[in-house]
Amino acid sequence: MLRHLPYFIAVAEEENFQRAAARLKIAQPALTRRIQELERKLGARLFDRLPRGVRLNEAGRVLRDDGKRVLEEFDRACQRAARAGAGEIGRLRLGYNDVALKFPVVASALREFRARYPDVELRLMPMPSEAQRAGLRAGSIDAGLFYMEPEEVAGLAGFTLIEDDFLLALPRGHRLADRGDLCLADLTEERFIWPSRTEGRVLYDRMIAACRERGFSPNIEMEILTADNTLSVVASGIAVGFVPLSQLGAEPDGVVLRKVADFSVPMRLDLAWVDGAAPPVAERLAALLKPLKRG
Amino acid sequence: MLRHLPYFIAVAEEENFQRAAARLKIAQPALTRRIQELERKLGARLFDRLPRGVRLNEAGRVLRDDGKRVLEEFDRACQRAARAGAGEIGRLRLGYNDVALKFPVVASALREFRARYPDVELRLMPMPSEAQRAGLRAGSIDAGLFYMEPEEVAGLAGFTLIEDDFLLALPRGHRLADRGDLCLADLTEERFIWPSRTEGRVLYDRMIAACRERGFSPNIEMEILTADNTLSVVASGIAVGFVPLSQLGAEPDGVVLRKVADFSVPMRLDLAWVDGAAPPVAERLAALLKPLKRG
DNA sequence: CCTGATCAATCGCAAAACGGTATCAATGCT
DNA sequence: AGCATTGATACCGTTTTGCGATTGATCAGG
Repeated sequence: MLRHLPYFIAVAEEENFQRAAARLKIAQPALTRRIQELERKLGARLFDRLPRGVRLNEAGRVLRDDGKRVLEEFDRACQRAARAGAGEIGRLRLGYNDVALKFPVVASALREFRARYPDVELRLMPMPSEAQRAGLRAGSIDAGLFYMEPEEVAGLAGFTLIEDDFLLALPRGHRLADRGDLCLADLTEERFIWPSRTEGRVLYDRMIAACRERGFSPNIEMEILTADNTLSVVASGIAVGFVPLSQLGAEPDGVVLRKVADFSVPMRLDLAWVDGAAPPVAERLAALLKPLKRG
Repeated sequence: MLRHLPYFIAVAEEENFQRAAARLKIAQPALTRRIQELERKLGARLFDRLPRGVRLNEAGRVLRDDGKRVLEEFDRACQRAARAGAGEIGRLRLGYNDVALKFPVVASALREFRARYPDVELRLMPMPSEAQRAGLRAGSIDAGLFYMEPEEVAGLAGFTLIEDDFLLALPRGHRLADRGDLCLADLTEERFIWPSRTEGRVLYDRMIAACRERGFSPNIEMEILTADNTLSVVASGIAVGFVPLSQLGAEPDGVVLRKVADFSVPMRLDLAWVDGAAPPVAERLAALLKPLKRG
C-alpha cells in the first residue's frame, strides 16, 4: 500500500490523471488502477468523480497532507542514511596518545576533516596507546592514533603515519649535554624518569629489553605518564628521561634532546581501527591522512 | 525504493534475516534481495556482514530510526484518511434555521452525533433558510436544516424531517383568543408582524399568496427575522403574527397559538446537502436522522 | 577433527505486480 | 453535430517479487 503513495500524491496535486501520469512518466490507465487499488485497500474514496475530471474529497485531502509529509520525510531519511554511509554525518570517537596531535600532518588533517565534514561530531579522546587498543576492541572508540606494537595488531587494521624513536632529554648544563656521541654506558650514574608501564606495557618492556641488550639497567627514579610531563621534570633538573623523537623542537628552554647511539626502540605512530568494522567516518579520516605516508 | 522500507525495518529490528522473513511471511532469499536492492539504490551498506549473521551499521541505524517513524506516520495517515472517508473525523458545517433545533428529534440527533463522533468538529451555523440554500451551493456549509421550497431543490438532495405549517400567535386576552374557529376574514382589523422577506423570499411569497387566495391582505406593521422574535413582540401586545406550528409548547406565557382554518402554508423542514457532494460526515448525520421520518 | 546446526547468499523458476496500447463512455466546447 | 478531453476498461508484454533447493562459511559439541 505504501508503494501507491507517490502515485496518489501526484494525482492529488494535479487533480488530473493525465498530467499526473505525465509527471510520473507512466500511462494514464496504469495510474487509474493504482488509485483504484489504493481506494479499495483504504476502504475510502479519495476523489470525487465528476462528470468531467476528478476532485479531491475530504479523505483525499487528509491523505494528501499527511502523505506528502511522509514522502518528504522518507526522502530525508534516505539522504541521511546515504550520508551516514559516506561518512558525512555521524560521530567519530578518535583516541590519540599524548604526542599524536603534535605532528603537523595529524593536526592539519584533523582541521581539514572538521572543515570538510562539519556534520560529523568529532570527539577527540586522549588515551594512552594501550587503552586505545582496548577501546577499539571494546567499541568505545572508532579509531585511534597511537604507537602500534607489532605483537598487538591482531584484529586491527590501519597504517603508519610516523616512524619514531627515543631521544634522551637532559637538563641544559648537564655534564653530558654537550658530549659528542652518547651511549647507554654513559648513563649508569643517571636517575631516570620513565614512561609508566600502565600506559604501554609492551612499549615499556621493549625499552627495558633494549637496555638489557646492551647490558644496561636504568636507574628508574619515577614513572610518569606523558612526554610533556617527562620534559617538565627533566627541565627541573631532577632526572633525565627518554622522549619520542617527535618532541624535537617542542622541548622547553631548559632541556636539550640528544640521540643515544646504541639505544633504539622504533615505534610506529598508526591510525588504526577494528579490522572490517571501520565506520565510514573513520574511512574519511583515513583518506585525509593516507596521502601523507604510505598505506 | 519506498516499497523496500518495511522489509528493511523488519530486518533492522530483528538483525536476523530468517526471523525477519518469518515476520514478513516471505522466504529468506527474497528478503536478502530486497535489502541488496535497497543498499544498491541508496549507495550505502546498511548492515555489516559478520562471519555469522549481520549487524546494523551506522547508516542502517540512521535509516532504522528515521524509517520507523516514516512507517508509523504512514499508518496513521491511512487510518486518518479511512476515518475521514467514513465521516468519523473532519468538520461538519451545519446550517440551521431558527426553529430547527427546537424539534426534539433534531436536538437529540445532534447530541447523539456529538457523542458518537467526538472527533468531528460540528460547527452549528444559524442561517435563514434562504441563506442556507445559497451557502450549500457556495460550499460555505456542508449540510443544512431549513424549510425546503419545492421550487428550490435543483442540485440539492436530502429528506424531510418535519412537516410544518403556521399558527396564529395572539396575546392572551385578545378578542380572538378564545373564539372557536378562526379564519382570515376575522383578521382584517389586526396589525401583523410578518417574517421578513429577506429571510425567505419564496416562503414570504407563498404566505402572501395564501392570503390573497382568500381575498385577504394582511396589515403588515413590521417585518422581523425569527419566530422567537415574533413571539416576544406578540407577547407585548403590539401585534399578532404567524409562527410555525412547531412553536407549540414553546410560546411565552402571554401568548396563545391558534389555528387559522383557511390559512395553510405547508412547509417541509429538511436536512439537505449538495446532491452528490455530501461529505461523509453529512451522511453520518443523515443516518442518525433518517429513521425518524421517511427518506 | 569431524558432524550437525545455523545463517546469509545464490540459482532457477513461477506468480503477481506493473506498465503500455487500444478503446470506450461521458461530457464539454465550437 | 462534430471534435477534443477525461477517466475507465480490456488485453498483452515486461519487470518485480517470491519460493524452493542449494551453497559456502562458521560455530558448537562430541
